[in-house]
Amino acid sequence: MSHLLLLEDDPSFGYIMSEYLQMQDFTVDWVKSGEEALQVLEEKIYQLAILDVMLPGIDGYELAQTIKKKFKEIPFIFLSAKSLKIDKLKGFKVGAYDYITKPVDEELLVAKIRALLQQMQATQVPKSTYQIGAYTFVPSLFQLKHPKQTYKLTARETELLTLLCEHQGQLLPRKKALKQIWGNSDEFSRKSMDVFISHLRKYLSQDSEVQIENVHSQGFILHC
Amino acid sequence: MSHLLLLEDDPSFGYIMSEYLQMQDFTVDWVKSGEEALQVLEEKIYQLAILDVMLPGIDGYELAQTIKKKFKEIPFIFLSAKSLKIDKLKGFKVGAYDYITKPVDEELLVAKIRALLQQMQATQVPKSTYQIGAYTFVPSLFQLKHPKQTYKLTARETELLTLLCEHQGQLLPRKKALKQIWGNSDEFSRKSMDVFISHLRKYLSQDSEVQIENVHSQGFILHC
DNA sequence: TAAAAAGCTTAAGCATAACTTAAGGAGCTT
DNA sequence: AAGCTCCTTAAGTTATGCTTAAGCTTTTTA
Repeated sequence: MSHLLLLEDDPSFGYIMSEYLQMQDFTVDWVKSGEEALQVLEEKIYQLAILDVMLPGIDGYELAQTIKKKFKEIPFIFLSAKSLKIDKLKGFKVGAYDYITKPVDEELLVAKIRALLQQMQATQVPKSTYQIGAYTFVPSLFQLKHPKQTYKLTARETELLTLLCEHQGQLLPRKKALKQIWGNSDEFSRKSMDVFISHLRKYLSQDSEVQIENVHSQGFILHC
Repeated sequence: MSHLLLLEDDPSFGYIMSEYLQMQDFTVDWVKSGEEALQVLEEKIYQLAILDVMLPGIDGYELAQTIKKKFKEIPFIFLSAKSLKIDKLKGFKVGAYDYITKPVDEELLVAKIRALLQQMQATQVPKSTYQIGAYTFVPSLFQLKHPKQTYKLTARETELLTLLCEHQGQLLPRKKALKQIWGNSDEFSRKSMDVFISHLRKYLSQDSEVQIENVHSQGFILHC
């Protein structure tokens, strides 16, 4: 779940936006002044800030500059009734992710937000690991760890075990694996796959709970 | 200096864009087809891709999806003559940073690009020194210090070790290193890289905890 | 129940990748 | 122009991993 900060002093517009965003499965903290915004920024972690530009007191631009200094990892989007190019340029100059003019197309805004969050997540390293009984499998490191021993896997072994893990407890159809890893499903690839299944079974033999079951002429199931 | 990839099949528009962006101090590689784009993406590192949507062969959308999979750290902006909301939504759905309709306001586009690059730089924090086991590595001074001895590194050694440090405990893909340091990934560069890995291993041999592990046909992992 | 198909495992063959040392060669300094 | 540093290229050796083969076991089917 993603946390958004919404700065908007207009009560009715702020309410609508806040409700709409929450409906779209975001957690929204709605504040009505720059001062309030500064306070909650200190207290919580946000993935994105949506800032109205024109406000009494600390306005959107000023807040943006503070964010740039103190919370520089938080991206922000400006919302404004000012649609002049010069205003937009100013917005981007302080580092805005986007400058959106009112009236706001909520659907487009949400799509933009999702794209942004997606991109942020993509840039940070996804360190996925799988638990396979007593084993820990780290595909990105080509490692299969067991309390007693750590195995270094090859590229093919890693690809195949990853597929099996993704289907853990379910059938991994032979054809699917062959297509994905070998690119085709001829007889040779098939034989080759058998060899790698054999390798994996050997590695995984230290935990008797873990098994790669064959379903005749269908595929394999990883049990654990 | 930031490297941009521009995909645009219209010769005159592509030329104008490319020239304008270069005038704004960006390095621009202009390609005219999705196929070409894929090729250069393999060879070089880009901070941003600007994609025309409508193209014969691999179009902008398709390319975007490939980028999402294979080069997920590269953000991209769509340029398109299609201004329908449904098209924009589609663009954001595949993860676009922005969807800009032609005719393009170059000034706004550049402002947007600068904001994006600024934000990207802000999110990643470049360290000035790294601890590698008993060693201290200071890239800016080309120094690798060990209690017993201080090594003076060459430019290439420093670049490579920096990259390894940035991926400490994670795989540094060979291709990534080659693209970043050598600018291409031909056979000669690979051989050259091997030589430097060898040098680094020699320097780092005083602490047996520190190791540069090779993952066959994938890359290297710095352990410590 | 016997033949056929599919699966399992070990090992050999082969091509590619990696490692190290050393020899060129370009560019800079003195 | 000589000397130096550093990067590239070469060459020889070792290591790795994918495929293929071969022999055997299990499962399915006629």
